[in-house]
Amino acid sequence: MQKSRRLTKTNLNVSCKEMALYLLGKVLVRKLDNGSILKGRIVETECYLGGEDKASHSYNGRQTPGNEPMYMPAGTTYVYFTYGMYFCFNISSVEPGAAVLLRALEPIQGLEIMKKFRTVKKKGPLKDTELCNGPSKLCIAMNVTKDNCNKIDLTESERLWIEDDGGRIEATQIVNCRRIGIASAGEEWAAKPLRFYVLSNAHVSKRDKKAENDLIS
DNA sequence: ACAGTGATTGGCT
DNA sequence: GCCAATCACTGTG
Repeated sequence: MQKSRRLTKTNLNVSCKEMALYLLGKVLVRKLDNGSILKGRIVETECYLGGEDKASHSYNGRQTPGNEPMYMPAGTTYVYFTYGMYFCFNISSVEPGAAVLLRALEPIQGLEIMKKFRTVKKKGPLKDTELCNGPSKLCIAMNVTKDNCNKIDLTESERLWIEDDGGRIEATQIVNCRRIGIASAGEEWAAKPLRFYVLSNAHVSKRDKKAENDLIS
């Protein structure tokens, strides 16, 4: 097992699709204020291209105070608030206005702390596969909010970064399919294959069986 | 397994 | 005033 290496500006200075693929298998690391370390392997990503992409917050070149990090240098974090109670975590890519949404992690370290953050009412302790299997769930589990993790340079921050621990995902194990939760953007853009996830990984938010069958056959 | 629904509020038009 | 890159819960099969 090789030593983990923190990703650099050069590693992250790539296009949106390249980044979405490159990030699969890499490890998101969160250092809490009390020094605790949380780690999760990235197993699901989505591209938001800006420009023509109707599902993107930066569609048609739109710029607002809220989506400013989408136009910042590649490797800058973009955390936004949605549905009145949740956050989603993105990383800007090299094209102005484009970013990659992290949709699911496979928890590696700090699982007990994640479980405390992710405590819900009725159910008892959550299974490991339920901790980070969704874009807002992973934010809750890793204590990522707009207040503490937005507009961060992932190559310089002391509280949030990405590591390469040698884990590799074979290209034949990557499912490429439509994105989630963007029906209102219209079928044309909702149907585009801009989501990527690791085949047969139990920590993915939602599987696309048709895309999996196409990949396997 | 999968479909339907209520929760809840900041940000944008 | 509208509505969202979601989640947890409930009901049905």
